[in-house]
Amino acid sequence: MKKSTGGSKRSTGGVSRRVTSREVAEKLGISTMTVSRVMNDRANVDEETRRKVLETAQQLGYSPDHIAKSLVLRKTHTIGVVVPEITHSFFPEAIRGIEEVTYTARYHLILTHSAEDAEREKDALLTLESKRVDGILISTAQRVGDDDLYKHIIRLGVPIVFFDRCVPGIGASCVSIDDEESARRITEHLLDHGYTRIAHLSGPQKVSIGRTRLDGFKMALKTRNVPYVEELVVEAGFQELDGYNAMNQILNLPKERQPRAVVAVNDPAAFGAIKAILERGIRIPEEIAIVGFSDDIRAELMPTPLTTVRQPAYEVGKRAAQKLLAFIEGGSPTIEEIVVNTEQIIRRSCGCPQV
Amino acid sequence: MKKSTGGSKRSTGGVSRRVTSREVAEKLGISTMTVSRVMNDRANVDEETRRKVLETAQQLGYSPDHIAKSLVLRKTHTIGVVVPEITHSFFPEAIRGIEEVTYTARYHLILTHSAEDAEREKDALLTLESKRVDGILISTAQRVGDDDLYKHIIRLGVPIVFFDRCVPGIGASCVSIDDEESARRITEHLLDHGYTRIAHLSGPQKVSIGRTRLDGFKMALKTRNVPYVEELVVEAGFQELDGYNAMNQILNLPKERQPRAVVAVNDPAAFGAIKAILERGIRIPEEIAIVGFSDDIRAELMPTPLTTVRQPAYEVGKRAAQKLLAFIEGGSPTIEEIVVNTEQIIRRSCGCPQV
DNA sequence: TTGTACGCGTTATCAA
DNA sequence: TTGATAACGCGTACAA
Repeated sequence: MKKSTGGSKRSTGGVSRRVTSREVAEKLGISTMTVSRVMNDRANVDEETRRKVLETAQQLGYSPDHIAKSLVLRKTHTIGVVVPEITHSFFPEAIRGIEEVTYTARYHLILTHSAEDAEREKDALLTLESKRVDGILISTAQRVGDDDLYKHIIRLGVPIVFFDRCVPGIGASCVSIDDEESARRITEHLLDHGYTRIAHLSGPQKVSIGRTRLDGFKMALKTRNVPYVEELVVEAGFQELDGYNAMNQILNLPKERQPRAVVAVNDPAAFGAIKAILERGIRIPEEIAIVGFSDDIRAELMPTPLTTVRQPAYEVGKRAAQKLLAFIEGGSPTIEEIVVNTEQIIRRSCGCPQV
Repeated sequence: MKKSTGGSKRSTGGVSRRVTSREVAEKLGISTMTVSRVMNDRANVDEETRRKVLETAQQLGYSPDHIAKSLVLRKTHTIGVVVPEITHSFFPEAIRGIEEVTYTARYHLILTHSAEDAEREKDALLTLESKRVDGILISTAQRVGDDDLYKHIIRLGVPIVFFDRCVPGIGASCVSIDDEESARRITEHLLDHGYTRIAHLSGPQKVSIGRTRLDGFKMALKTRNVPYVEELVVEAGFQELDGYNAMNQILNLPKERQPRAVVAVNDPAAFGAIKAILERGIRIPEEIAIVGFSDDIRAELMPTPLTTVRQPAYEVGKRAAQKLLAFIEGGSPTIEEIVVNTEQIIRRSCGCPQV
């Protein structure tokens, strides 16, 4: 004798309780297993029963509880996403790419953002793990914590795919753009148009793209046999203010030691640098040429449109999501470093003839 | 006699199984309840046992399974977010506002985007419900489906708070900007500076902001006793191309029936309109003045900087999240329509003296 | 302070 | 084709 299993009493103050498979089953005088089989489109169930189950499920408003399902199946159909920033146009675009892939594969996204903070990133990662996400897509924060956490999570069986900002040598796949190559090419572009004294506003050296872009810059100098000048390379950051400050530091050099061109780590930094340059009444590109990186939506609209490198953010997100799903579904454990090609956008700020 | 409860066998090919409270308990020769109590910071547990539990939990790498927890507590600590678009700068900002609030309250976000598609929105809503989210924040898609789904979900006990785009008379709270008021004020601003023949590129009338902004436009004309001219109001959309097409339609009118000023439903539409205007060699603002709505990041950088209305997206997201959490946590069931104030940004495109 | 029994809603397994 | 039973990992309610 089952006493008050919830029964037909349903007066929680206007809020109707959720319907379970048991209620559907009881109403039809069958077992929950049959209901389960119908809801999951199993083959071995009588057509007539299937019809009846579907009908009463509809009628009662039954829909399977994903939480209970996840508990028993050990699968949440959910992917955790960790981004360092959400306003910067790169990430919304990348997320859209991720979303497009996961949507068609019927996975959901738990979005977290670390605000460039290592502690917050750690927290996000830990909770995602506790929520039993099937996998994680992450673009790491600037101040990297220890790699141990990533390793730990991977060891727990949660696949991780890095995107945009990678952590090397950790046994995880990564989708990024050809940072070093792109930085090298844009620098060579300047060198090939006669500039030799070139400055670089670099990103933080703790972050992979900060390092690789600097490497590309150096590489370009080397291939063209131009000496590397210490004082012309300033470690800035990714924000406008960082570029502004770094540029001012360079502009404080004596006139004859100032650069004729500048390679900024990204467009916001370039915008800051432009501000610093214009404030001193220096003309762009006649006196100082400048190039950025990212093709920010504003780059084209600057008084002197900015030459830059377009990053296919959507593509990066898409590829990362695809790689992760391949891990989850297929179990294809090939670790790859996928590189997505960039595109040079030549505008007026570099003072080179435009194509 | 428990046979093979998992025991100490742990060789799933390099992937270590997840640790449960039972394993922690067994190792210490206590019950899982005590472990549970410790993990939830209950008072009634001996200091010494607490210490030991914490220690071995740490050592074994135990962390409570949120899925199992959710199942028994009927609470997921997760909020579903549905946005129609993710690239448009308004939403990333709003999401950041939401994130800020939910992060401190220790809630997680499941992000879905409807891509302005009613079917996809329905799908998202249904899955969020199945995932047992504690509440939903939604900005509805353009082609609204039936309100019944919203009602159904609310009846199921999942609180919904609408933001930016609302659905009236459904018994749910809503956070938006004072759309009508703002549209009225920016139109009056034009009227007060001598423009009388003013066009409006409206949003889709199916969407609330499309309607309210048109209403504000009409209201302004009324208060200033300026006649409403049918042919100067064209239903466009929210994208640049929509504005471009709508503006061209207006510019095809005979010279003497053309407007002296244009109120666009948002900045992208204004950008499109500007393109159409400039293509015909018409000068802004000397021959046609134009104002937008949203303060897109590009507005300031246009050849003729765009006068517009700044929407506090971050604030909208924040308030919406706060309202939803109030529902979830406090159970405060006061339905409110919260209105966040906008700010007029007067630039050159309206041809009015700037403050 | 600690432990036992049971239930949360579902599915896998094996038997009917 | 269908059903009974036992998990999944945890917390509530009660008893010790």
